[in-house]
Amino acid sequence: MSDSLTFRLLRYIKAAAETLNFTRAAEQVFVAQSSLSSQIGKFEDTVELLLFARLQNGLKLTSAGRIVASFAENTLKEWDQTLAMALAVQRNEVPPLRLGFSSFINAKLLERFRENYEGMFPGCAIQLWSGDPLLCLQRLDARALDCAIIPLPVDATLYNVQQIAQSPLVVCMRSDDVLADRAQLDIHEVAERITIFRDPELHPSAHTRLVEMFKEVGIPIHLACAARTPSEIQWMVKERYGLALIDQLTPLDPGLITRPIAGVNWTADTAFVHASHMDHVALPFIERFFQQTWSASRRSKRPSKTRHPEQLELLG
Amino acid sequence: MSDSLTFRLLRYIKAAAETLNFTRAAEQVFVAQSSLSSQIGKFEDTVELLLFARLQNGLKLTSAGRIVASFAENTLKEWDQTLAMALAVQRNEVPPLRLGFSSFINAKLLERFRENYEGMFPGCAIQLWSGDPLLCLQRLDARALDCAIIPLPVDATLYNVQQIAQSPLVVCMRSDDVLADRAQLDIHEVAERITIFRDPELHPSAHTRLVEMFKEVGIPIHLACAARTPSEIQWMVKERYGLALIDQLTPLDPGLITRPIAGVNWTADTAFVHASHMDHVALPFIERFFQQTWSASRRSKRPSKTRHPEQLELLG
DNA sequence: TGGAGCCATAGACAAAAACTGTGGCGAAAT
DNA sequence: ATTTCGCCACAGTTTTTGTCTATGGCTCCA
Repeated sequence: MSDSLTFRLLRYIKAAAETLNFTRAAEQVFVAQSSLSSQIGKFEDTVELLLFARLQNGLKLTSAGRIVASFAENTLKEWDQTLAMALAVQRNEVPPLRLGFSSFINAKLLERFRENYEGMFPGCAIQLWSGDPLLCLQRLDARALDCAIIPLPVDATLYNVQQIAQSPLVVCMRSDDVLADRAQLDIHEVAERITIFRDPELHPSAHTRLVEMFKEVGIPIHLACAARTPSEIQWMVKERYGLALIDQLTPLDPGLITRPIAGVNWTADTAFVHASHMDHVALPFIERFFQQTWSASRRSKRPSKTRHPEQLELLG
Repeated sequence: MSDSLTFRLLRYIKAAAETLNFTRAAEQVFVAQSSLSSQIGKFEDTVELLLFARLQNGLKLTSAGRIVASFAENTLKEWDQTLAMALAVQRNEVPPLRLGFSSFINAKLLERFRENYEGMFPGCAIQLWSGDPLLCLQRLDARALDCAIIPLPVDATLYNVQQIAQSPLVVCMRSDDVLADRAQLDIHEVAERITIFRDPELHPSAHTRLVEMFKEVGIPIHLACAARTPSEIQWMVKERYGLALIDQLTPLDPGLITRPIAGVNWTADTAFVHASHMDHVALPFIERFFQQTWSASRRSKRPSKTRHPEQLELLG
């Protein structure tokens, strides 16, 4: 049963597991040694679980104790976060979530995120900060943003990165292009016509990766036009400056079409990113939310190979 | 502070949040209405948090209350799982984890899994059941297995599926092959020589996907040799029956080499799978473990594009 | 207007947890 | 060998907390 368990007791267990010394653990939680001792003892009796082996040379965590202690630590941490968030929500003191995003991510992702955030924390504002990925990361560093949704790759040693979407890259062309009647294209036949790219300085590491991807298929990248927004890219395509690689899910201007590329499996990956300081009260929740929904969406939709990002759902 | 919070109280809150009626909630947890009422009231006072709005037409969860209630539900569930596991561990009654695996997955994955499992639950046995993916799934259905590590794709509507590894597919050839001096191959120049495949009936859906992948690059698949194990595949290659696609991380027999394929990004994906009944006490923990390590491994190693599966680590 | 349903409060009682003090036991020191 | 110290367990007492019954107020509905 879940009774006979107190959060106070969890703190006792945590302290005892850390110090392996009831006396010092008792000091740490500001009670008499006998209290802590007897509480843990009584708990062990009632659930018939030996957490600590009392040996001649001191205490030792049993295997069961390790399991329970890690539960204790976890739960206490989560409760702190929960209480902080609940208080902030109640007092209407949740700071606006300053969310950076690149214009190259799928707008539906943002929409979904907004809905879910609103559902979880009604009345809590989101401040949207458009900006290219590099700028987003710099702002995260400067604590001018709490988190961001941007295309991968992102250096995961410097930020907390969580992939939240993936969709194929396709070739964007005019609907009167000579290749328009082809259902799909070979990368070799279109590669040299792909000349429109995101401005490399908007996301240097993504561009580097793109260069690598082209190198892997044995084609040097030919950057002739650098665009700073998806609509600029489409405009350039329409104006016959060349072809472009875009996320399959990008809404298309009239007069443009996309064609998949046979023989490659290039994808546009999107991630939720935040700095490790975890400034915003809601971040732990958002993080858990994405962890769960991300695996949940895989779970509910894997049979068909292409994963669509609009699969995020609110989880209880 | 975390005091003033009891697991008993969590059950009260959960019941009240579910019924939105203190009287019925009290019945549900077998206490007098006044107890539940005053406990929740006192808690609200001490943490200065209003969980329930007492309106004329009944109770309503506040936003803060929703947050706390979902924490309560979660935590109670996790505690049940934790207690069950700790008890089982202590009594040495953890049933052996019957783990199915395909011989086509990377052995290091199993090794790591074993280490981590042993680390978390010392002395708890793992029973390995080699078997092709289809057999594993059938055994999951029949409850003859608790879980399995097998190649994707797996129908995620029928099983809990969690991807745990991904690595590129490469072409396996003799080291004296005419293509051996090439650093990488174009899929079109080798496709017709790739004639050695896993026996389709070992994993029908994977084979179907392979057929699709070939179709996408405009090449009909040419299955001439069906192997049931990776070593059979390598033996066939050595005996000049053709080339084969294998996981980049497969250990190679002497005399064989592998070459990456330019122009495609085919991967071998591996997943942890279990049926939804969740029979084994350890499954919730393993699931959380993979959730965390999977995102953790992404986190610690994203810069280079190829993800290696040997990144699983034990998390506190 | 009376009854039913719901929640809050008060007072009595029971249970649980805290504290102080003490004793035992092994390890290190004399 | 004996003392001392650190650590844990146990006993007795006090304080705190939780639960129960009983009751009162409020709203809704017949």
